[in-house]
Amino acid sequence: MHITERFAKETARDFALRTLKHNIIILELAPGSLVSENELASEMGLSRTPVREALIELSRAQIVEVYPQKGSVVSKIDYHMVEEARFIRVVLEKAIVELACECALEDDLSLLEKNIKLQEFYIQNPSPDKLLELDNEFHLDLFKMVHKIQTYYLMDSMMVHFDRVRSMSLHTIKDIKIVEDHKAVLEAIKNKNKDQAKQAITKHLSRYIIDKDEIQKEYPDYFK
Amino acid sequence: MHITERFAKETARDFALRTLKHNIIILELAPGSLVSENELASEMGLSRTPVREALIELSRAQIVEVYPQKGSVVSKIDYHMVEEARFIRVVLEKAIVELACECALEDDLSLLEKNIKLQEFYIQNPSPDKLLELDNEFHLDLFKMVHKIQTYYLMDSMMVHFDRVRSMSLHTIKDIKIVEDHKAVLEAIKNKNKDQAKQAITKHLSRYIIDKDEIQKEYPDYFK
DNA sequence: AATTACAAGAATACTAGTAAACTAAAGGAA
DNA sequence: TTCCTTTAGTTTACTAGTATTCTTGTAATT
Repeated sequence: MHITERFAKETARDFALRTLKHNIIILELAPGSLVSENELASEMGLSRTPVREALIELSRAQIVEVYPQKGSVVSKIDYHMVEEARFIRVVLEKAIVELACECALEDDLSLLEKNIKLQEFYIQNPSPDKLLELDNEFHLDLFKMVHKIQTYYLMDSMMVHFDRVRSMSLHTIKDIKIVEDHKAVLEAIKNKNKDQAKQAITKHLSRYIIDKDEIQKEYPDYFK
Repeated sequence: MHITERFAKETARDFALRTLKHNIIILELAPGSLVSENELASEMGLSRTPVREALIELSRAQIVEVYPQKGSVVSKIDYHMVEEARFIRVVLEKAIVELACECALEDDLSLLEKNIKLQEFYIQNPSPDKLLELDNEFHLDLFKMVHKIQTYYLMDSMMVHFDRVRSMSLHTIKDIKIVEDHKAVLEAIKNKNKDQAKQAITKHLSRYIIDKDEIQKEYPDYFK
């Protein structure tokens, strides 16, 4: 398993959760993998409880399945669950940009603007990691500016389903497209044009449509 | 604290979670109450771990706040959080009934029909508890028929915010109105009329608009 | 040969004890 | 008096051990 450094003041539980999520997304803990509290705990240098608590949290989002007295497994890809995760995201983000059209302040807009400027910088000076980070931050900023942070966390808890399929995807999306999408969203919010904003965010989120059949042919064991 | 019987095969954690939620909703554990793992555990006749795990889950939805090495409190009513919970519910349920208009089968419709018939029975033979149960079941059935159960659970985790304010509410909603709302939703779905369905579900959910000021005057200590 | 019974092993659920951190009150010094 | 220090007590975070349940393999029996 891929273990990164534990942050200062990060609790053992948060560290376990972060590590598990990361390894599930990069497929180091592949769909269908058997995991046990004991094994994971010793790999991470923790005791069983914080690992157990992390597994419980992941199991609430159906990312792992815990079978009492039998063991725990990383859930196989359930394509329906991937689509449900996307459904939740599209529905909520459409409502969020709609609200943003109503109540965005100058400061909010310039925060988004600044983010996009940085994205353009990392297109010129390529850094896919930074761009991914800025993408996530852009969306979080949208939720923050309409004061719906809890909504973001709820949605985010389902995104692992999506992220790990994305990392199996055979063709990647051109970063420049993503930046253009973000610009379109910002533009619509500036114009207070709700339909335009909803359309732009929907277009953006549907870029991540996954070629299910190709991936399933490539990784048949990972699917339910 | 109000302790109900532990179900057969119910885990200690589920029992703790159910008991805590119930006591928070009926305000037996009032907003602002200090709770500790130890105290709750002995009241429920459990050890600290299952109680702790239940508290962790509630804290993810901001229903309790855990301060390491200091203590835990039942969150005071944060009106913004109540509105965010409602926001999530309205947005998601509107999307759900829209889907239902597209894909409801005969069996799905007759399930809803049957539920409404029962509601009418319990109007004639009054039972508020049964009616509340049927109301909840009606909404769950909507999510089930469009295969978005995980979405329901996500939304449901936030509903405690709403439910406990409802139990502080000074004027109750006439049960007959709720049944009429459900009929309107079903009718719209039958007609495959999305706008009508969205309007009906929005009307239904906005009945639970809470008279913030009245309640806040009645229970000032319960508010943040 | 097939099936049942049993034992060994492994895994989570739960219990319990320790560690670390924070609070608050008491007491001493300026 | 006021402020700082210290100490006792309480709380959650984490560690560790026990209980229970399920699986699996083996041996005995039919």
